[in-house]
Amino acid sequence: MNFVEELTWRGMIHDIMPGTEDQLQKEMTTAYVGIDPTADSLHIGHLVSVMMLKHLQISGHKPIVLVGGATGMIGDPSGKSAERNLLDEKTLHHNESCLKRQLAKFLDFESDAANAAEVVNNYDWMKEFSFLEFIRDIGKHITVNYMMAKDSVKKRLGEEVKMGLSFTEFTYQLVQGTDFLHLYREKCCKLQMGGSDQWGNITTGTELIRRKEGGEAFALTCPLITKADGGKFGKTESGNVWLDPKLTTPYKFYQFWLNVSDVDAEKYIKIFTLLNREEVVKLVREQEAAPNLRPLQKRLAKEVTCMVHGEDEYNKAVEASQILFGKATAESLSKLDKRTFLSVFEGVPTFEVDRGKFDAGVPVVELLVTEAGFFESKGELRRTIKGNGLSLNKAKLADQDYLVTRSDLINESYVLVQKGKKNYYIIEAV
RNA sequence: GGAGGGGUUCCCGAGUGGCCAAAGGGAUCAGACUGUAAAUCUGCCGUCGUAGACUUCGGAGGUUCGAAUCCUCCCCCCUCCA
Repeated sequence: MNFVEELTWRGMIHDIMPGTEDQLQKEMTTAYVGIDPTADSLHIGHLVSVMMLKHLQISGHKPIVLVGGATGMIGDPSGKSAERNLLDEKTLHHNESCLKRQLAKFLDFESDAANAAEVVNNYDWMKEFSFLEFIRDIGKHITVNYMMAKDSVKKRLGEEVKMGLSFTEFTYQLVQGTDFLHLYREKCCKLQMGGSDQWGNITTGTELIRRKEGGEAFALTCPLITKADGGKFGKTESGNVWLDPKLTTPYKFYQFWLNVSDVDAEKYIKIFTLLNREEVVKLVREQEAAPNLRPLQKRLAKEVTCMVHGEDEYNKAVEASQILFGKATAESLSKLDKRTFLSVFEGVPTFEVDRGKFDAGVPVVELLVTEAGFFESKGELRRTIKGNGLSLNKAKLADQDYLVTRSDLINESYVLVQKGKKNYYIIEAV
């Protein structure tokens, strides 16, 4: 199965420029995707591009990850992100190397193979570019008419949008196109990939390559990942789902995938795992036969967690999940020895309280809000209790004035606090 | 620089002197149902709190018994013209 066929059955192609497949058949082709180095970790939104590159590399082609040190400080006209600030070079390099370390889990950067992956940073060539050079060498070749025809630009010029388009944003497609041109020249890179929102920017690049170099370059985009209910993909109540275990614990990471809806699970498993078609079909059948067992979600969570965090972390996450969502009671919790308890709750927000306080008893409100700050406000906690949403040590708490005492401490040390079903916190007596 | 239109609680968006902590929708959070799913229904949705109080409607002043609503100045955004 070739690259395009592979992406096609996985539902990862939104748009593809005519001739792209022929090019890929013809020779080993270098392709790139861009990633903004706005943080020192990838989040799962980035994973789609990364998986595209992975399939590319598997098919024998050469992937390049372009870190957008230059473009990342502009922001394209989609308007989703405000124009950003220039990162200083130190931060930029820090982010770049962190990203590369994560990318190495997916792509082969090390081998001597001709198609070893590479990371480049457009800041390296853009920083030297003078404005005059830019308008003379690049700007000349693309008409404003052409640029204005792009959806992203048109949208911002429409009457109903209450946000003007700055020159900087307008120029974004040229800057990105310049990257493509640069890579075309330097690395013989003939294909740019990205999310479907990047189509217009990518084609500006191919156009530029055609006009300036008389060369032929190609574009391939994948659909934006959505959720069946219309929500944003990759967000939880606590924000982005990151690959960095310090930002999103492996447990939470695993839980994220496990909690994906049925409709999305089939879609995601094709995109975010390397399972082949037969395996996916088989899992889908199992899901239909016994949806309550959620074979799709379980496998999806397993594959992705293992790929990102390794098997050990995956196993720990599963174990923790079984304890937390199984038939655990206060009694069974107290049977866990301290080490197991801690490893299960690794990554759960923990707050230390002087154990002497429990002798007299601490009002829950004070303990969880004033002291630990697990809730935004006392009102919020009261509402949660009123709505039957708070549990201590797996038992629902109905009394707003409850005093937490020593007898509530598991293993003489911990109180397990739950907001709803899925949010855990720990109070530790020290 | 000129003319016009705007800035409201996380987002969209009503409100144009008291009935406004501010309609409606969305999001989030929680509850029920389930399968740690979806859909649906319910509750909550500024802070502190028993009532009730306090702080909010771009900013600063002012008018008034009383202002998100009126006046003055300032800041910011959008559209058109120059």
